[in-house]
Amino acid sequence: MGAGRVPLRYFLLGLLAQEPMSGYDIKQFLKQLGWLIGSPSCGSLYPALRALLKDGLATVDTTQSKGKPLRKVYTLTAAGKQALHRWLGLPATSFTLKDFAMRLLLANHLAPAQVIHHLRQRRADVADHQEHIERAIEVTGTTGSSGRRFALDYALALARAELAWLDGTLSALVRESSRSVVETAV
Amino acid sequence: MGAGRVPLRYFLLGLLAQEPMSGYDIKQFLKQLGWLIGSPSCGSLYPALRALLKDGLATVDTTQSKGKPLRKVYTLTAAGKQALHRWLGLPATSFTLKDFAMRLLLANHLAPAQVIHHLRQRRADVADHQEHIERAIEVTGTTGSSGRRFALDYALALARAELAWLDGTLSALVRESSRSVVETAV
DNA sequence: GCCCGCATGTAAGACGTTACATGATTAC
DNA sequence: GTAATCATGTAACGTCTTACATGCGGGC
Repeated sequence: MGAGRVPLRYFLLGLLAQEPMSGYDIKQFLKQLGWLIGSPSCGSLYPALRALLKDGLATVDTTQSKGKPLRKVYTLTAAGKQALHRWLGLPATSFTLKDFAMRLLLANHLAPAQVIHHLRQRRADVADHQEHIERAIEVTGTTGSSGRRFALDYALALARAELAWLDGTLSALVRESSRSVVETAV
Repeated sequence: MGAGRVPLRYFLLGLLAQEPMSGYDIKQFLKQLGWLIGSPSCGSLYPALRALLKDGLATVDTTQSKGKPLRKVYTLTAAGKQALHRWLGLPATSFTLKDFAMRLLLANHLAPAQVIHHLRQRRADVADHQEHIERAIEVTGTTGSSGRRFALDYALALARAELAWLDGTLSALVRESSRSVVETAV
């Protein structure tokens, strides 16, 4: 696989699981999330959708509204849902920001415990990264180019912000899930 | 060009401008910056270095320390420096996080005014993105999947943090550069 | 004896981007 | 009439990743 990255098709599985969509719908939906994940180009999106079809992970429903171009709405099959859950559930080796964002967006397909698990893993990764940067800053001191200091400072600021968000979200989730456990118990 | 992305070779130009390095050195240096930019794989790094050679943008100096494998230290030529400045100076269409980080790391090759300009441009981009996300959050309200809410919230937190860093850094830079202008005037 | 760090390199393949092509409708 | 939106698709291209190959030296 091209990288440790999430190939588009896995992500599409997740989007289609929310609700059947056409290629165009998917582009609009992602555009509307701005940068975080980014909108795939036609050249990758449409072939990826057809690949799902070919692998039996989705079915199409072509509709032709009057005066509109034809739309091909894709729906996940049982096999598709299975593939999605295989992907979401499994190891999830340290993901990049974009990969993490993709999984986050698909959080509602996971049990709360799994969401918490993913967030904790990301937390550990980011904490690692932060430490790494802090060490690099210590080592550098005032030596090194100004660019290097800028970059390290920038990296540190972003890492800290992400950690703060993760901690806040995690504690909210944990509180919520423990409450629901209590409710269930009562 | 594969994407709006910075191909490795431009970035290498910037790294070699700081000081002559071997491929291995470059990997170590970037690893040490952690995630921000990421360390390129051998398969992209070594060919990219030889491409610089081929284009006359760098020269090699092969050294063989006793008992060590041979090292090929690359040095920029005048043409290489020119190419770097062409790249750094020019339009710089809206860059992704990674592209921006690359340029940031190379900030010391730019005049302070240019650095400020790049930061302002990034600021504008991030502010746009933030607004975009805020609108999306308003529109969604409590509808939409929990994953979507998570992702939007996450995106917003990161955008805010980046804006804060940019504002802080910009004001420091502007203060500094105006002081030096005053000093020059005096 | 084995694995890790140093150090460079190649080949095959995956992935995605740009740019182009098509075509109807709606709004200015 | 000219542009933008809806909507799908193809072809060429570039870039990067993985996995492999090579080889010496030092630490356990």
